[in-house]
Amino acid sequence: MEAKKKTRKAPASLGREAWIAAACEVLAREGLDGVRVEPLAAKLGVTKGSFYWHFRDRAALLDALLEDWEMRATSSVIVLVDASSDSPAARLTELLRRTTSPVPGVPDVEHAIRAWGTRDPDVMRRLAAIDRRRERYVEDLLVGGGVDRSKAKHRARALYLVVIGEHTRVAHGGRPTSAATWAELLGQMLKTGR
Amino acid sequence: MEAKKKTRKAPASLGREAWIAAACEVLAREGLDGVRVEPLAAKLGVTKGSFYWHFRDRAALLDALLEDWEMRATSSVIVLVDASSDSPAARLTELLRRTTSPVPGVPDVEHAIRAWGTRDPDVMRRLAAIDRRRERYVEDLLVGGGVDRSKAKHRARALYLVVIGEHTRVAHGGRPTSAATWAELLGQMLKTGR
DNA sequence: ACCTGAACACCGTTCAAGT
DNA sequence: ACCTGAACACCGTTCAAGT
Repeated sequence: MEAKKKTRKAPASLGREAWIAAACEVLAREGLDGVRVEPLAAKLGVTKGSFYWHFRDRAALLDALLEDWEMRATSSVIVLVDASSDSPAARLTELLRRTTSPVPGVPDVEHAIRAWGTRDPDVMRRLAAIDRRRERYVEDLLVGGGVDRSKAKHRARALYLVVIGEHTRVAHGGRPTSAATWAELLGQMLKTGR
Repeated sequence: MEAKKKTRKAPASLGREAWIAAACEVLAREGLDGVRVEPLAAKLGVTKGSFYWHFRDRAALLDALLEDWEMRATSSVIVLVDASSDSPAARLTELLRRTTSPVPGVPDVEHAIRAWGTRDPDVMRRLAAIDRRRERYVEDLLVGGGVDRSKAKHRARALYLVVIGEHTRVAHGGRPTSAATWAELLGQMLKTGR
């Protein structure tokens, strides 16, 4: 029983993650206003009282939601894409795939969070920082692919806007853009000087 | 009794105005979150049910609050200042007096509304439009006073910022700036080319 | 460590009924 | 025209008590 010490942490935090996961789903489906403690508890089959063991209050849950999304949709993606290949072109392809094709079982909160930012200046600021970070990453990949810096800046912006647009479209019920379109676009973006 | 027809409208809308006035006070003292239907009703000595005769819902009250403030603190002021004198310099003095010395019985919601704008992009947009309108008015007065347009733009901006700063200071408990300081400032601002 | 149950506080909204 | 009273719905938060 002394040996268990090392693996103790997981079960303790499982509850917290379950709340976050459930909140994510609701956030994606109903937006920020749907994320309330009582309905969430009902959804999870527990009492709302239990919520307060994991979080100080509702605001703490919303904060965790944002944190979780930043990690999953930005930090992790960058690490995974970097590890996926050594070729910048291949990395860009992988990045586009990871950020535009929905991951089964993981709700896409991107659009809901942008809407949230519209109503909450703090969230807006945080979003802006994340946007800069992502755009910069794309820019560096383009430069790695042979595009010169000044061109890369514009293309990174364009590429990033396209991805945001795709999320918005899909959130509004549009059909996902085909892989062929993405490939074609990437080809354009990686064209070097001559 | 037929003669009364003309004066009928006032009593009918008195109720509505009372709600707005009460809401204004609370807004100035406690900020947006203090403006709730139930406490407001208690304050007015009526049931909260009666609120819904005058307003569709809480949002409608907040809207009316903004509208009321825009009228009182911008539209009316411009009309009154224009009527106060023919001299641009005198008008500027009057404008500064009207916008910085608190009117007894009328709570200063300016600062609270700016804080509200921080949390609500719609309010923010509306505020920005009002700011432009006010600044433009000051600019035109300066030009009327002999300052050339390009200088006037900068000075109007500066003057307006000073007024906003004054409201913020006073809202935070600072002592009002003296009339002498305002006079001195205005003198500077009205200095012409040579 | 994690959850239940019950209670409390606090509001927004509706509506039939009064005057 | 304006307001009362009562009810309903819906939540956030706390906390002693359980396991």
